[in-house]
Amino acid sequence: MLIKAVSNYSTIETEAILHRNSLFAMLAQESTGELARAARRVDFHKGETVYQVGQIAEALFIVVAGLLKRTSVSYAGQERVLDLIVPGQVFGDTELFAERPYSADCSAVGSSVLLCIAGDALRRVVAREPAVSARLIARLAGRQLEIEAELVDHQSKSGNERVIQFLLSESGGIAAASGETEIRLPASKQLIASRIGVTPETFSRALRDLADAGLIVVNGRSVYLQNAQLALHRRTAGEAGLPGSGSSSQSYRHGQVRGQVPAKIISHGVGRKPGRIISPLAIINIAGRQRMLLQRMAKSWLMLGRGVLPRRAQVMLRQSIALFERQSLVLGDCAGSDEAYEAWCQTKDLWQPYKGLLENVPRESDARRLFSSNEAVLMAADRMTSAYVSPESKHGQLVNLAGRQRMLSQRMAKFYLFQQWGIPANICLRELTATRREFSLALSRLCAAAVDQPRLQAQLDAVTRQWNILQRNLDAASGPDLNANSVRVAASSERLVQQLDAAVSLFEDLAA
Amino acid sequence: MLIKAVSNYSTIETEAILHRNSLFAMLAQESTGELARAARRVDFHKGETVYQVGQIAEALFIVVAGLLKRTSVSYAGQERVLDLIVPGQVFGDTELFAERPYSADCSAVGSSVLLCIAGDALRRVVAREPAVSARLIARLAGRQLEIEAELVDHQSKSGNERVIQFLLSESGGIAAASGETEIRLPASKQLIASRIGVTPETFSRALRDLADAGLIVVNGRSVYLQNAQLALHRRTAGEAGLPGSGSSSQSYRHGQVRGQVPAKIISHGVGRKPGRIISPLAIINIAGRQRMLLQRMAKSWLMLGRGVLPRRAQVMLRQSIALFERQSLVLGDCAGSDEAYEAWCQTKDLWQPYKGLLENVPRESDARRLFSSNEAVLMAADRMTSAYVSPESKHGQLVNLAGRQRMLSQRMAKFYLFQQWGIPANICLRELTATRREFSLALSRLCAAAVDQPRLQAQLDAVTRQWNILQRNLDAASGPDLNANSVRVAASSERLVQQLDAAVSLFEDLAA
DNA sequence: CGGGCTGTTGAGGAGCGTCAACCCGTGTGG
DNA sequence: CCACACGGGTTGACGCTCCTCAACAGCCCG
Repeated sequence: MLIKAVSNYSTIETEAILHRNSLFAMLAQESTGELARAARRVDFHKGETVYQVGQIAEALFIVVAGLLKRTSVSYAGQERVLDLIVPGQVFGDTELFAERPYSADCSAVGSSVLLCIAGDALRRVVAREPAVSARLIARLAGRQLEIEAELVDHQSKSGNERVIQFLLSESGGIAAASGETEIRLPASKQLIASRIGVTPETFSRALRDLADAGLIVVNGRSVYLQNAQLALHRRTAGEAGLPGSGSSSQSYRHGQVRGQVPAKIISHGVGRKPGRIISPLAIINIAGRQRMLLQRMAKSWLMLGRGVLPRRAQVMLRQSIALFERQSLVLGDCAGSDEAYEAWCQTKDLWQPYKGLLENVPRESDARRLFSSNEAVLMAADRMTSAYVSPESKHGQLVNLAGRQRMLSQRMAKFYLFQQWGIPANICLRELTATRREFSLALSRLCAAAVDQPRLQAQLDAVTRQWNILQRNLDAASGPDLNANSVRVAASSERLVQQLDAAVSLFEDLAA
Repeated sequence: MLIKAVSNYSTIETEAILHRNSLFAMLAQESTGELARAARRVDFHKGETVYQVGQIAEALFIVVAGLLKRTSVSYAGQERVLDLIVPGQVFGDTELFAERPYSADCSAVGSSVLLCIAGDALRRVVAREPAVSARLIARLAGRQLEIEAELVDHQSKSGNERVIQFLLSESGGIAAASGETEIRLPASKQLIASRIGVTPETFSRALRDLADAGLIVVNGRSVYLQNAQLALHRRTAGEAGLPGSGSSSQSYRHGQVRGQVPAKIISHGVGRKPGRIISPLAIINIAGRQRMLLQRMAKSWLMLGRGVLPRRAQVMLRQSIALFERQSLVLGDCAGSDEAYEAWCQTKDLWQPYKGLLENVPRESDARRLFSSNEAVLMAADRMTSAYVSPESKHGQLVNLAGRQRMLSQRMAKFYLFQQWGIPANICLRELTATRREFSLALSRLCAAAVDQPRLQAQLDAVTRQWNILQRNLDAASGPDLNANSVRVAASSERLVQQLDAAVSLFEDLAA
């Protein structure tokens, strides 16, 4: 391998590269010199192989520039990327010190420059310098834990979750709770997919799902992480564990331990544990969310019927129903007053026929019946939510108001879709206009209540942005391609409800 | 953790334990003493935890007796076994030297005795003794490669393959090419399943599939590896790679690199690579196998129709068809003479209608048509095989004869099943008797040809054993439970054909 | 301008996990 | 002593996830 034409580095340059690396940072001059003498620069063109399975490891590599991949080829000829290696990283140490032949191939993804250090010299230095040997031990042990974590993740997490995790680790560890973080994928999506352990198709679909859910925005190789959504997502879905002892999730590279990553997109999870104590505000949040779900179900049903993002709609509908019923149980347990309990019962009674309609394959002939059934159960759920709000609680009313906005967002999308399917345009338009006015009014009231709350303000700004987008899409009803606009309305209303849910949580936290 | 009532070892005993371990085998007396002073014995009852996620690692553990598991609990509360730790093994080093909190839980599966060495003392010794530090580095690096291999295996191999691999690694690395190797599972099947990364149900089914395929025999926690079958299996299914550079497959514990493990049970694989050079004897083997597959398809179809091992039958039928068609392509490319080519075309023509019948759901009314279609295409395939045998090749004729036995074995089972389903008993009985006589005669000729070939003789002995079993089952036609005997005939004929396939390969190798 | 490469989308299917029922051997308490 | 529960193991039914295959759109490059 080392038999290649090279334009070598000077000793000075080599030593500088060595010192820049944490493994050799604090090395005696003598040893640095020895390593530098045993090192040489090697250039690799795109696609060239650095080593192959079965070869004997005789050198350590430091990436000076470029990008490399370690891959393993399975019996069927499928190649799996084990590692993407970026400048500054060291590799080859494992096989060198394990004294085993390479079990993977390594090649350059793009033109790359490596510094190769002869194994014998390295072994001498390691044997002589306890500091280096200690660093090496720590490095090997740490890497072992990372790979092990990856192994565990790989079978306990779904593809979508692993994609999220990869993106977060790629962002260097998300910090901000709002705003967006841009990351650029370090390689083609195919390579990344293989690195994560899925097919390119699955990776593509995962990115689409996450984008539909409003967690990210994808533009070519740039991915914009929507921090508020992601934080919410992490919080809501990872509730099962004991606080403070969540299972560690390793990042894909030089990563720290982060919070958990959830099972399902948009599962505003409700802890399953019986007898959990839930704060009054949390109850309002949950009750209010039921209204939203009822609207979202109708929206999903209509999307399915009209072939708008059918894959996504199917999932949304199923998850909405499941979440609604789970939450309903919780609410039944938590009814604090007779009034609340009665409202809960009424909602429950109206829910059954509504659910029945939802489960039929969407047909235009059912649209009217769904319309009225939906309105009926929605009214009941709205009354129920109010019944859970104690009249004297200022915070409670705010949470209710904010929570109601979620419902309105879905309701607008619902009317938009109904208008195209069996319900007279004038009715829909009238309701749509009224709902829009109500939403805008309430939003300004919420903003007013959020002054002097910077995080809340930031979140409401995000809401406003999404709201403007949705409004544009609603206005564009007469565009050339009706269906494309339905997709936009569906997606943006979905993103809006996500932002709103985050906002409601913040209002809920306000009391604490 | 170390705050436990213990009956400690004497210093002498402790030092003996240390010295027995390869990490500390060649350690200066002084250091041994230091470690021994820092060590203490701790006993754990069944189920007791040694450490938990999140705790700080402060000791190294050596297992003196018992069995422990390292497990990781996923967000959903599912526990995955990362490692089963047996006496003599060292653990805890990784977390100790990575200086990270434990990312897994560790507990005793059965009552266990550990020697715990305080981390500080160990770190001092490692810093002072380059020999220990070198061993540790090699150990960590080696383990890292093993885990990485496991990661790769986990997504490139199916559950069944991983089970095979685990069993092989558990046997300490299969050596014998014939006979059987007994292994005892070190823990409950649930734990093993989790260790391999599948559910208990899947593990159970995998063992059953492997047993049905004749690769193993399971009896409680004892598993008997059928070495001949396994060797064959490995050889036939792992053919895709370049010879001598197959991708490494790590064992699950203290394991060496072994040969590849195949994709499918019973895929007497044919390399897909175009332009591969195939020896004349190999061609005869393949052509002869086509006959067998035709009979096996009928057998599977009848099994399906009669509900005999339906799950297994389904797989057999599908795989047989797929293999037949793959092999047919190879044969078409390799037709050496006009005669062979013509025979190939005829077979191909008769194959289509036969395949059509097979793809229908098995019904008794179709049995007759299948019967005759099967006989027709079988005759063609038999002529075709003969056409591939050059008349002057003694070896070629032997391979043909041996290969034909495979077909006969399936043919007998076929007649047995037909007899119960729509075809007059007297026809079936006549054919069955004739086939049995032919099989016995040919077998003795093969045995005669195998004198002075010990491996071949051993294999033919195995064949004879299976043959006797099959004969017993065929005779037991009048037993109380007809269906149970069909199961036995189906299974034992399956095992017989496996043994025969191994024998044919040996005949094929004879020329080399 | 055609051809290759990357990425996306849809349809269909294989594999495996989940749920539920059941069997069996073992321990436990009346 | 039996009744019973319990945990390990097996089996069947069913569905979800992800892979496979195929078609296609956009893009760069010769």
